[in-house]
Amino acid sequence: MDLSSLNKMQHLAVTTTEGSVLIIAGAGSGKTGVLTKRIAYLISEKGVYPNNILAFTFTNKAAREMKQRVENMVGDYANGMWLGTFHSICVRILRREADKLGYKSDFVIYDTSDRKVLIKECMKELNINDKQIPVNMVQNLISSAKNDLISPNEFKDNVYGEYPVDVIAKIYELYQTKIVKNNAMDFDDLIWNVLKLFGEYTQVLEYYQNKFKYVHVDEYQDTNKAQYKLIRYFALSHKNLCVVGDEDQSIYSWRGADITNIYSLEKDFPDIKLIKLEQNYRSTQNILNAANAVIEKNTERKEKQLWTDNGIGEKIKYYGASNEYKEAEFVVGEILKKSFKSGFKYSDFAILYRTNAQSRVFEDILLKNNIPYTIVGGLKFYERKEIKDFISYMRLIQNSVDDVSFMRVVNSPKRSIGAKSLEKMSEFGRINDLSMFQSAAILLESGAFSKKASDGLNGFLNFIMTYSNKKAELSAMDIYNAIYSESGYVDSLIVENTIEAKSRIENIKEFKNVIEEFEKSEEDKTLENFLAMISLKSDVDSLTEDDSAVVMMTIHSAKGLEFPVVFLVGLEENIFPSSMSLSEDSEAKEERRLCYVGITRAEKLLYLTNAYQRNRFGRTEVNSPSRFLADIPFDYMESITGESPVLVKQKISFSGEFSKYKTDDIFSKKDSKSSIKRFTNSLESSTKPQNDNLDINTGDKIEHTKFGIGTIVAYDVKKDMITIAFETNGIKKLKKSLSPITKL
DNA sequence: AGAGCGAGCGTTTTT
DNA sequence: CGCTCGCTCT
Repeated sequence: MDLSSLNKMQHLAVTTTEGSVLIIAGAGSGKTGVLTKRIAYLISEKGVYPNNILAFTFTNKAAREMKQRVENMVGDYANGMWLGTFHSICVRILRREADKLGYKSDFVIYDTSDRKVLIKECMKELNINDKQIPVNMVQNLISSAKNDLISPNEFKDNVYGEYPVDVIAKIYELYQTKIVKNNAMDFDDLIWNVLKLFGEYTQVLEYYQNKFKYVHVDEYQDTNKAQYKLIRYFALSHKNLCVVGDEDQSIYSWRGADITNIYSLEKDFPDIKLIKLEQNYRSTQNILNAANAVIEKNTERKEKQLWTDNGIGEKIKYYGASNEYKEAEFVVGEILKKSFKSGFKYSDFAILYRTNAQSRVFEDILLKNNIPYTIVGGLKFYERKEIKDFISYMRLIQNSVDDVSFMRVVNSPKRSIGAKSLEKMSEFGRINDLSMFQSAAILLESGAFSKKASDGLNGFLNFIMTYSNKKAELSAMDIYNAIYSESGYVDSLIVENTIEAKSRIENIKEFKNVIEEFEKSEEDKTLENFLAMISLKSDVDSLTEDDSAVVMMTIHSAKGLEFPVVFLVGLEENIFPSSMSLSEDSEAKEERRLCYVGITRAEKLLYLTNAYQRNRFGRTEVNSPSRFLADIPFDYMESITGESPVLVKQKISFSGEFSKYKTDDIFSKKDSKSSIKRFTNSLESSTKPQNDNLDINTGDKIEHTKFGIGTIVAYDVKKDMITIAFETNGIKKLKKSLSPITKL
């Protein structure tokens, strides 16, 4: 095998096959190539059987590409290796072993919205008001508990903020009972259940330990505790483990990713060899300088300097727009110019932003200019109502005890089955420990429903039952066709005959193409496999390389990708870094890493933009240029307008009693109870801001020209801005002030 | 049972 | 602003 294209460190990483290896790979250092060549090397030079090789990737797309590249090097023979995301590998194992865990092998996978529905149901059953305890919070707590391997029982002993732990533990417990009863697993369960399997069945564990003699993990910095334990199980007996990661690119801590996994590794695998890849092959020196300048501000990181011999390259282009439309017009203008003059294809351009909502304006302007584009993520195709409904029909046919799906489609299209009837079914099911489907069938026999409801329900149950019985002989496409023509769903849309209904039908037809694609590319054409595939599909998975279209996505989604020209947009305080992140971590460490990831996606040209004003939540917001802009020395940049990023620097300096001061230049986020609460909580847990010139205390009176006199309940001072939560006549308001507060 | 309307809330990021 | 939820009326 020809390894001459590799540098010294890369060569070492490829050929150190025995024992454990930690590869610290900077952005653009060719780690994917190294990982691929390493696997190919194992097969062709070391004679390792492909089915003894396991590799975890971050996305299915990465897995697919890696597999392809290995096959190109060593032939189709490589097909036997197991290469996929943690989730898809776990599903593969769980299908075989489901019965050992009290599941049937045709279990379905719940996504975040299904999980939410089920949690709501649990809370309703436990008589817990979702006004007091928000469902989203419960959801996050349960998910992080699962990622930290904390069971419902253990949950009570853990402190999770100031929330009523015992109540949440109860919800968690009921949720877990229900999800098992529904023969369903959520994303976290997929990992958890494999751990359980390995913990309880030594022979199963030994089988897999024995099978996978070489284990690889890509994007290691973004693994969580549960995933680490899984890696450990797989690799601890033979210790042939190769992990690749970069602490500077750790951007998923909010999903449970745990950077200390790197240190656990050194404990569990004491002989681990460290290999650093610091030469960058992707970007110009200017781009790397900017990236280094941004990431350097993070303390507590291991020193690492990316370098390249790609040459200095063009300076980074900076543009400060007056608002988000001007920002988008500038970006699109540059795309037009560059694609005409410099020979870039549309697909060479990527627009990267912090939040999905930012894509709208760009979409607008691109559309106006007839430039083709693709958006990754955002309003996902599979999350559209009609598609979710179709999927629910499919799931119910696959697994009739799935109550969440049952509830979703039993009266859609309208079958005159209302709240009363549903209540009867779920009550009956609860008492007799039956699924909604079973309950419905029994109650129907005994004539528990009105004539209209009975007729509707009868047709529905028969339809599901007919195809449920035949599912083994039918493909995913057969089932789709059945739902299309026999469930009455599409018929009712045709009757509706509105523009909206028509577009729904269009989407349903589009969904057929998805199934067609699936049947073309997959060997296993069953409904079961189709459902698993779409649940575990990530947004970037559907991104194709040769599409001649500008690509738009969040920076999170762009991880692992690269583009000749990158526009990093919306570089404003409160947007990027996000205001949400600032309340948890005032230094915005993870946001900084995210910025680093964004910058290092660029190969040749990098544009940085901000808007001084933008509309959000239907209101005009004014935000200073992002601190990240200020961190990049201007030597590496050039400004399109000639102006450098203007920090809105208006120092708040006053002393004395606060009640003597007033301000009228206060603009606000909309007053939301939860945002005030979150804000107040975060301030209570952090240290009070220090500012010599400032003498603010909670309890102080403040006068505002619009809102009158109020009492400060919380405040925070950033370098150019003061945020105050204050109460007027019992109403709490959250306000921000840019201009100095003046004497009364 | 289901349509229709107003209130209130939210947005980080996703397998 | 736009979506979801819950209430009310038919």
